Amino acid sequence: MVTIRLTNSKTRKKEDFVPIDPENVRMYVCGPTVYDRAHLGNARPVVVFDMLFRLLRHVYGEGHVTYVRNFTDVDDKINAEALRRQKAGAPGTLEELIHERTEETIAWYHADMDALGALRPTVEPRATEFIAQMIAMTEGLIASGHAYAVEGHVLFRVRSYKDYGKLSGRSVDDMIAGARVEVAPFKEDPMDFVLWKPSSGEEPGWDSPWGRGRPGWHIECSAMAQELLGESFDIHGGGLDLQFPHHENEIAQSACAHPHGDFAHYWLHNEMLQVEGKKMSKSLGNFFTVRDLLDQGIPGEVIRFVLLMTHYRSPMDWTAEKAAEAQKTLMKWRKFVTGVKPSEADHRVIAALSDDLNTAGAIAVLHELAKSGDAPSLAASAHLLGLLTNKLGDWPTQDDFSEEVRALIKRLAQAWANYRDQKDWQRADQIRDALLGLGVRVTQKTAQHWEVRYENPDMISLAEREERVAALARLEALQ
RNA sequence: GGCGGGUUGGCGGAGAGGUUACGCAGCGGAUUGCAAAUCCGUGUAGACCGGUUCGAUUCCGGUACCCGCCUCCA
Repeated sequence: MVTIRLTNSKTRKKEDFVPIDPENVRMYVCGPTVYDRAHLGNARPVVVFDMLFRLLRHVYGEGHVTYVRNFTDVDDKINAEALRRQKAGAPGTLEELIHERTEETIAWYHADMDALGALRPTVEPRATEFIAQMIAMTEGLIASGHAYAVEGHVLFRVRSYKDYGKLSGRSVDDMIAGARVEVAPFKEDPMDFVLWKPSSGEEPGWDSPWGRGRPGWHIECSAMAQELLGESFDIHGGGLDLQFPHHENEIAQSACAHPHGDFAHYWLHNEMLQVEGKKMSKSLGNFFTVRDLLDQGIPGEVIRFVLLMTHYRSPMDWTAEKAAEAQKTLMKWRKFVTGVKPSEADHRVIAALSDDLNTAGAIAVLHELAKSGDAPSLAASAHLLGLLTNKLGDWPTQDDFSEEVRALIKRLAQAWANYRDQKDWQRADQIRDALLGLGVRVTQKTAQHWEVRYENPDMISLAEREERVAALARLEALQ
C-alpha cells in the first residue's frame, strides 16, 4: 500500500500518515459560515481537502473514509441579514428569515463547490443541530474546572490547559503582550475565550443552564467533531488563518473535555490565496466570489486546475493569466481523451499526491502522459485529481446553441468552404474569424470534407455570445 | 512588538547534495493560400552574504524584501 506523507502542523514535520483505523479514516475540516456566497479564498481549502479526500479514498477504499465538514449557521452576519430583510418588509419571523438565509446560502455553497468538482463530504453537520452536545460539553468543562460561568457567559480558562499555544507556536504571555482587543471586565484572564454567550431578544438563542444564549464559534467544531468522529480521529484541516485562535481553542476544549482522547493526530493548514499579488479584500476592489468567475464564463474545472497548480502550503496568487493557461491546457487534454476509456492512474501521479499532496508535481506528470500519447492513463490520472470528469462538463459545446444558431453556423461553414474552393480568401477568412469569435472553429480536413469544432477560446460570457450570434446573422445576410 | 510562511529562468511552478522538472510565452523548423491547430527542435534560473562539502539552487547561519496570523475573514 502507498504510504501517504503529510506535513503535520502539530509537529511541523512531514510524517508518514498512519490512520487510527484503516477501515475508517476520519477527517474533519472547518467549513463555511453561511452568511453569503463563497469567495475564491473559501474555495482553496475546499479543493485542497477534496484532493486529500480523493487520495484517501483511492488508498483506503471509497467506503473507508469519513469526511466531515460543518456549516456554521449561527453567526452575527446571518442575523444581521435576516434583520435587514425583516425591516425591508419580508414576511415571517426573524427565526424563519434566519433559516431562509442559511438554507439559501448552503444551496449556493453546494452549487458553487460542485462546479469546482469537489465531492460532497460524507457528513455536513450544521452547528444548530448540535446545540445540545455543545451545552453538554460546556457543562463538562465547567465541572472539571476548565471553564466558568459569569453574567450569562461561559468562558474557557485558558491557563488551565498547559499546552495552550502549542499548535500555533505561541506562549500565552506573548499573546497577552500583543493583544489589541479590549478585554471584557468579567474575564478572569484576558486570554479566556467564550464557550457560550447570552442572546438578546432579536438574536437566535437556545435555553441553557446559563440562560438563553448561543454557542461560541470554537466549541461548535469541537462538539461536532467529537460527536461524529469520536474523541480521537485522524486529520483536522483548515486554512492557516484558522490555526490561531480557532484551532488552538478547539484543541484546548477537546483535550480538557476528553482527557482520554487525543483529538486530531494530523493537523493540516493550507496557505492563503491572493489575487494579482494582493490579499483579496473588499476595500481593494479585488474581491470576488466563485460564482462571479463562473458567471464570467470561466469553467469550474479551470478554477480547480488553477488551485491545484500551486502546492497547498505555499501562498497562491489568482491571476487571469493563470486561468487562461489552465483553460488552454484543459481544452487540449479534453480533446485528447474524448472517447477514451480510462485505464489506471499513473503511479507517478499517486506518488506525487502521496508526497504531501504535491498537486503541481502530479500535474507535471499529466503533461508528460499527454505528451507521450497515453490518453487512457491521462484520463484515469486526471480523474484522481478530479479533472477531466464528465461531471465537470460546464464547457461550452454545441448543445449550448439553439437549433437555429446551429443551423446558421452550419450554413456559414458551408459558405466558408465554398469561398475557399473559389479561392476567395477575403470572404472565407471573414466568416472563419466571425465563427471563431463564437468558439466555433472550422477546419479543412481534405478538399471535400470539412468539420466544425466548438471551442471556447476566450471564455466568453453568455451575453457576449448572444451579441456574437447576432453578428453572425448579420454577416450571413451580407453574403 | 510577538509568531509563522515565502523569495527558482520572461511568466507560472516542482523535485533532488552532483544527472533535462513540467507547463505557458519566445525563438527556429515542418505543415498551411494566410492564419489557427498540430508536430519537431531550442535559449533562459535559483534574492544577497558567509559557512559545511570534492561539489549547494538543494544543508546551516545571517541580511534584505514580500506575505500572513495575533481582530469569530478559509
